[in-house]
Amino acid sequence: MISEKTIERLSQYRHFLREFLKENVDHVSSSTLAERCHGQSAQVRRDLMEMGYRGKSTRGYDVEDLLAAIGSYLDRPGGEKVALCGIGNLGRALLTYFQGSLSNLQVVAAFDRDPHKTGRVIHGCRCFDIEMVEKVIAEQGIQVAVIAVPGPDAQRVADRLFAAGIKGLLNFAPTPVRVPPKTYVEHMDMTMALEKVSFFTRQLAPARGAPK
Amino acid sequence: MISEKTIERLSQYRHFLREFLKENVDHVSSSTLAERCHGQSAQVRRDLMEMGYRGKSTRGYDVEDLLAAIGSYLDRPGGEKVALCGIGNLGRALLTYFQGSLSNLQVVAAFDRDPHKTGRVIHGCRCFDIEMVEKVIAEQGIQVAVIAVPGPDAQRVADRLFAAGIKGLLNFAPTPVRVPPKTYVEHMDMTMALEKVSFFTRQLAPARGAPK
DNA sequence: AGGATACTGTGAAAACATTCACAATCATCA
DNA sequence: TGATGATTGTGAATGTTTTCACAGTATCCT
Ligand SMILES: NC(=O)c1ccc[n+]([C@@H]2O[C@H](COP(=O)([O-])OP(=O)(O)OC[C@H]3O[C@@H](n4cnc5c(N)ncnc54)[C@H](O)[C@@H]3O)[C@@H](O)[C@H]2O)c1
Ligand SMILES: NC(=O)c1ccc[n+]([C@@H]2O[C@H](COP(=O)([O-])OP(=O)(O)OC[C@H]3O[C@@H](n4cnc5c(N)ncnc54)[C@H](O)[C@@H]3O)[C@@H](O)[C@H]2O)c1
Repeated sequence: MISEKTIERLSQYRHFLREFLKENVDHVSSSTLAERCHGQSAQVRRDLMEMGYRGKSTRGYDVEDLLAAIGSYLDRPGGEKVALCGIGNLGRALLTYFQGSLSNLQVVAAFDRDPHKTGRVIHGCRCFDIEMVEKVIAEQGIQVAVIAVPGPDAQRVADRLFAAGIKGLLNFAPTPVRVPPKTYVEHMDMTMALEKVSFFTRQLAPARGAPK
Repeated sequence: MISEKTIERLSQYRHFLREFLKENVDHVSSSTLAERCHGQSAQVRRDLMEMGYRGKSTRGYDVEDLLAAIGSYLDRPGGEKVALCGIGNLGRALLTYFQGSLSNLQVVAAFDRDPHKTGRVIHGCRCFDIEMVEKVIAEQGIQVAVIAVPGPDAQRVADRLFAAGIKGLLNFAPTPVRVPPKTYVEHMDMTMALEKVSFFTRQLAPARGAPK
């Protein structure tokens, strides 16, 4: 099984390959790509090897071809339909963000329990009452969801989502959620992220006047 | 040097310890804590060992005492002042979020280049024009910043922040930024996160009718 | 008091991830 | 055409993180 780290880097390589494409660069070497990503060239080569890609040697990788290869490896053919639960401050920001970026991911349905927030169409995404969640997910065959409801509601909403057939979840609530086996969950904890930054900042740059 | 993973988990342990405290649980064993975190008890013990904590044996860890120990290890004494750049959809959501959660982190200044967004005070945080960034950061001695400006502006804003004396950065822009040595940056890439969920969802739960 | 119990702390093993280092490859050019 | 040089693909080495497994220790119970 391929490692999470490799998948993250492939997504990152794609980002930079798109930039290279815009700059009309048609070939990149592993070292050029590594430089942009702040990594090692051997890492780049090994990652591509992991996904079974073989570049034409001596000229580096063909940007367009490699982009296509990463795409066909990472992306669900036909696009990944995503459900969003919680249309509050964060939920609305996420909607704007994901609908704006042209990508393989498309938020096709959003859910909230507040009737003021449902019934509309935001950025091409229909907003439903949370009570519709099972029906809409089944009808559309949605497999991936995002949770942006308050912490205390997160587990309950997650349970409903998995019961409805969701297989993968991106959770923004501060509470980690328990999920059934054979499903995948990613927890984006911004407090943790900022605490980490705060901690390592102190490690690297101790207070003014501190020793060594 | 302590590992990032360990710091992340310590932050997570803290979350659950607070819950235990609310439930009037006064002692937890490494295995109870591990269970909540979906991890191994040996991992918990080793993490606490890493930060130099010794529990009283046989009854597990004293919840209050351990919370205090994690706090004094992770948190900057007196609180960490944070600057936020970009008061758009995401920036405002983040402001609400961080100011709402009682924690050691406090967003004390926000910056934007749009004059409609500056001059106000949002959730106790003053909003300045980006041109004031050097002055405010120096005056307040801010060391940690969050970037929530559009991708194409991220590098420029980051450069200014580091020039102004910032040592740690949490970057929400989709473009990774280059930073000076002896500083720390964490890149929260939500597209990458969702792509990862999409990918592993397919690995674990292949399309209906797919083989095996 | 002494033995049973439940837990920690940690060395050592295992698993995993990264980096090194070099033979193999192929465009290019004299 | 054949030597040159840049670049890949990958086995092996190294480094890091997690897990195992158990000796040691404090508490509880009889
Ligand atoms: N705002 C941020 O920047 C931010 C950052 C990190 C994490 N978070 C987390 O993301 C979540 C949402 O944050 P927010 O700022 O958007 O909060 P919010 O209160 O603005 O929005 C929450 C939304 O969820 C809806 N909701 C509540 N219970 C529901 C349920 N059972 N089913 C469906 N919808 C329900 C509410 O009606 C509301 O619209 C919270 O868990 C928060 O901790 C937010
Ligand atoms: N909205 C989301 O949920 C989301 C999710 C992930 C990542 N992001 C990223 O976060 C960033 C912000 O997203 P957003 O949705 O809030 O965008 P937005 O356009 O709503 O807000 C951007 C803000 O930055 C300000 N700004 C622009 N250039 C600036 C500069 N040089 N100095 C100071 N301020 C400047 C703008 O005036 C605006 O207020 C983007 O990079 C986006 O890709 C957003």
